[in-house]
Formats: sequence, structure tokens, C-alpha cells
Amino acid sequence: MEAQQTNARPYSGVIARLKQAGLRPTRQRIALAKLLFEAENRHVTAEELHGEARRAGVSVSLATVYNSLHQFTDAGLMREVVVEAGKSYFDTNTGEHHHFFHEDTGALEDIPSDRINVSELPAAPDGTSVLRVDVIVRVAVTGN
Amino acid sequence: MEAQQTNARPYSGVIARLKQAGLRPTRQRIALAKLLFEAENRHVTAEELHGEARRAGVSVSLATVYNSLHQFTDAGLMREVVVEAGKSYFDTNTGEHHHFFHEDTGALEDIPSDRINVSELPAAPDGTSVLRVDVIVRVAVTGN
DNA sequence: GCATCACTTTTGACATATTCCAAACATCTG
DNA sequence: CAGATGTTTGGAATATGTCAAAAGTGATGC
Repeated sequence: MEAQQTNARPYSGVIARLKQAGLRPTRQRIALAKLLFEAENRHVTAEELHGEARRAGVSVSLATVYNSLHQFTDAGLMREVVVEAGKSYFDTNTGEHHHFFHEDTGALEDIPSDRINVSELPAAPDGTSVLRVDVIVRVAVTGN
Repeated sequence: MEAQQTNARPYSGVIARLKQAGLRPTRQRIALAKLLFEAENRHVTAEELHGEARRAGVSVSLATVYNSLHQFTDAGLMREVVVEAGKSYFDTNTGEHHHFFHEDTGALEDIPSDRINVSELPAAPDGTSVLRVDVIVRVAVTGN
């Protein structure tokens, strides 16, 4: 047998990850987690992931895909990026970083955090604390 | 007659503003523009504005409110801020500035641009140019 | 002034994205 | 394996976006 890049450790890695996050490793969550975390830096919408799962022969409802993505996000396994009203991406890169959003194509692209600098942040209001700072750089093909 | 703070120049200001933007000053647009621009720095959702307009006795459909808000935005009279999937605010402050978003209450608060500094922006990819940089600082009441 | 016309706007109805809900089902523990 | 608890699901609800038809608007000619 040759070493298999993609499918090497069938389930264990993903299962451990789910358990650590306090999520039961159900069939659906395992399948979705495999699709998401066995590649690097994925940017997917719920619809896209739902399609991928179905194509991979996993029976899962769209509602469950939304639930799972939010649970993964709450658990810190991924991050939600809202780019327009009615369109969010889920990003498997949980490190400090920001995004380019291509208004024409709808594509999302990472900006490593060392390529951007946000300073002089004002203090959070009253009794609040900062959860996160999102920077979205909106770009479009130059009209020429 | 005493000077009236709120209702001083009944329509002219708003009408001029619409015309300058290349928008016909229709009843609906005038009413919405009055609600929006005769106060300072408003952050409204389409639903909220629709409610205000109806309460003020203006007959206008929700679709028209959305259209108008988008037209005002395209004309540079206001700005759209998307904070969560399925929720946008429209902001009458068109100057350079950013936002605090209170995850608990859903409230939006301005951060003047001189209170924040984004530097070392990487160049926009390939043939694209930067349309805008949005910074959203997400805060929540500290758990204690 | 006011009737007419070309053009723009408004609207209701439908389309899409996301969330909510309660019932059916799967998973873990002992 | 049974019970307790957490999960999944389809269907309905909410938020937003789109479209063609109907109505309104400003300009023109009289």
C-alpha cells in the first residue's frame, strides 16, 4: 500500500478534534469536519459544503450544515466572515488574519496578519471587551 | 415664528440632496431622506426605517425602502455595514470611520477614523483596486 | 397653466440565504 | 441494553434581494 495523502488517518484525528470541542462525533459532524479540516484554509459557504457532502454520499440536511458550522465556529475550530448581507463564508484558518473580498467574483482571500497593522484601537466601551477585530478590504477589478 | 430645530427647512434641503445625487425627489424618497438625514449619524436597518416611515404616516413598501437605501448608498449619501449574516445597518455617516459592534445588544457605534489606524496594507491583488476598508471591532459585555 | 409622453420609480410577488422549532433519532453511560 | 441527553431534520419563519407590471414624475408643446 502506498501512503494516502488525503485519507491517511480515516477518522481518528477528526473525532478527537470534535471531542475536544465538546461535540459528539456524529456521522454528520465527522463527515463535515473531514471535508473542512483535512485541507488547508478553506473558505466555504454553507450551501457549498452541503453540496460537497451530498456529492460525497453523506446524507445531511442543510440545517445541520448550518448548525455544525456554527458549532465549529463557537468551538474556535473555524471562523465566520460576513461579506455582504445574506452571504457568509466559513474560514478554517483560525489564526490572526484578515481578508480581501472580491466584489465582482465573490471570492475571499486571506491577508496574513503580519501584512496588515491595526493600531491605536480605542478602548472598548463601558463594561465590554473586544472579542475580535475584523478587517475586510473590498476590491474589484479596475475598470480599464 | 420661533426657529424650529427639527422641521426648519421643510423639504428643500433634502430635495436638493436627492437631485444632486441624480435621484428624483419622489414622495417616498423625500420622506425617507428626511428621516435619515435630518438627524446625525443614524444607524438603521431597513425594517426599522420602514416602521418609522409608516408610523410617520408615509405609505411606502419595504421593497422601496431597500431600493432607496441602496440607491442612497450607491450615491454616496450613506454606507452599508454588514455585521452578521442576515443583518445590515445603513449608516448616514459617510466619512472615514469604523465601527464597534455589540454582539449582545446588536448595537452599532462609530469609531472616528482618527481613533484607529490601519497601516501596511498589502497591495490589492492582480488587476484590482481597493474600494474600501471596513474595520469592525466586535465587543461584548465582559462576563462578570 | 395643463394634457401628453418618455422615462423612472414603486410595488407585490417571488427567489434566495439563514434561522428557528418540535418531533424523531443517535450517542454515551452505566 | 435502557435511559438520559444531545443531535438531526423537514418545515415554517425571517431577512434580504430581484423582477415585471402599474403608477408617478418632469419636460414639452400648446
